[in-house]
Amino acid sequence: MPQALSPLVRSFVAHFGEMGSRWGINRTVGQIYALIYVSPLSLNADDIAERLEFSRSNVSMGLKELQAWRLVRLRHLPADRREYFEAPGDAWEVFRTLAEERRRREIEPTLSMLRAAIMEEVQTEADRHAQARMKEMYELIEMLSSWFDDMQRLDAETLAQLMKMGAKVQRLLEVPGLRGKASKAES
Amino acid sequence: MPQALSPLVRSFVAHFGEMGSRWGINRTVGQIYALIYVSPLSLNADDIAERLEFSRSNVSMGLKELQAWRLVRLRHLPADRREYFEAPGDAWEVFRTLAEERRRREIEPTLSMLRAAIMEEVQTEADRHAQARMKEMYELIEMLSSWFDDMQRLDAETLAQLMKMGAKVQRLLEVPGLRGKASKAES
DNA sequence: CTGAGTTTTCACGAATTACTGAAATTACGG
DNA sequence: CCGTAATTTCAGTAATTCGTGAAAACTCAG
Repeated sequence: MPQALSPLVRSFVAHFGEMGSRWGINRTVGQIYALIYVSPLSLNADDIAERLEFSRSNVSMGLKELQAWRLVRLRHLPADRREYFEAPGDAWEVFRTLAEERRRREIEPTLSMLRAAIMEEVQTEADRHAQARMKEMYELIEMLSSWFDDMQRLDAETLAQLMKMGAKVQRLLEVPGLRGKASKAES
Repeated sequence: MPQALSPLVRSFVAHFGEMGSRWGINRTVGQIYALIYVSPLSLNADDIAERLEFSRSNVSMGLKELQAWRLVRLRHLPADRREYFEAPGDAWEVFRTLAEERRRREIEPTLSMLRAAIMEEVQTEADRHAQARMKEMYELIEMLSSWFDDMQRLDAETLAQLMKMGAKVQRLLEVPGLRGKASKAES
């Protein structure tokens, strides 16, 4: 049975294909992920190839990449030799995984490069200016990155609570004595 | 004078070219931005073409795109008909601009699509499951997005303060009575 | 207005990236 | 082990994206 996609799933898959390509992710890989994400049951590579009308080998490549991103998990069903795939976790976890991977692949290398550039001894005024700009960038990325690290350790519940407060957290900073209390609580 | 790039700037520019392509931004556009970002003086299109060894038309296209992203600002120097470009703002502002633009271009359309998908009346069990997953995703994106909106209104100073507290903000939630106080402060 | 200086557009070829089918490899039940 | 089912690799082609030069369009001083 040639398992056609419902219009609902079709449009979701198409959209994520487009978005994927804007994010440096290949369009077909985005579509494969989208399909797995909304599927109630885990899928094997042939299911995916059939429903998305991709070649079997394209699906194989895509799944490999999704596994490298840890966005997709491999399962084995009893009495079936084929490999089944599913998208683990809730939306939060997906977001975290994505952020973590991007950090590892893009942010960290950028920080190294900037660190090296800032350390360098330079002669010209232009280079000194460039270094100052790089330092600014380095410090921002470093700050965001370690903040994100911190946040990642909170559970979804707490995080949601903080987010829903939004800018109102700011008010807490104004309460006298509280910053000290928070600091004292450092682990 | 054929204004060669210093090794420092050259490696910065090269790195941002690579990063750009992972972010759906064309490599040359990334390089043009990087060059402008670290330059002490604003540059005209010929300066850029010369230093990066791109064709004049390629630079023109790149600058147009950077302007569309609001990452680069056009200036006019007295007694010079050419257009000069500079990267406005500090690293924070750059980050904000980038985030804002991406939200407008990618997040908003995704939210619309998800909203429409969730509203749809569906018949099958599979579609109902897909809708539930989409709803989860919608709610997360919505929450992150409006939280980010909130954060964007804070000044860099306050934001930096919050970030440096990191996970310790959490402790504030535990202080009895404070959440109420924060809520009361709602504008 | 005119025309030199400047920027933009656009069609084309170049380069890169994506996708496929066939062949090779791996995994596993018997 | 053997044989078959399943997966992966890979070389070639298709599709897309990129970058260029030539020409068009714009701009402004004189």
